[in-house]
Amino acid sequence: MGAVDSDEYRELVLQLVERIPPGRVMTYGAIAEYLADVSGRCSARQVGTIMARYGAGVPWHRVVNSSGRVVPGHEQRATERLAAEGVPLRAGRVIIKTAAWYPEDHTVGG
DNA sequence: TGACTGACGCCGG
DNA sequence: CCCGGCGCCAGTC
Repeated sequence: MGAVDSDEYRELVLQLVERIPPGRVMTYGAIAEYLADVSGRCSARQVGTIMARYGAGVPWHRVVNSSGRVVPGHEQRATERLAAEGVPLRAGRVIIKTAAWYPEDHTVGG
């Protein structure tokens, strides 16, 4: 499949975030990069916007920026949950090199 | 149309 | 490590 509609792209993002296993995290950029492979698009900003608007129903706390910063406006919440899952933290930030996760499949449906 | 706005990312100071 | 600037893209005014 090539390009997707915004609505579908939104679903792809949410579905991928749901697949992030506990104790692991993904960056906005990594999500965009992965989806670029399956949908032909790439934009960390778009991922951030989608998470801000529709991320309430998924493990949003497992999504952080490339610096390991947790979701702004929910630092307490996110850090709390991440710590409970065993995500390595350093000064309130996620240690990406250790906690970063990336899907091994090349399909999303499943 | 064109300007403004973000749950981003990389670089330089 | 923090801050500012620029590029990026889709949505909104």
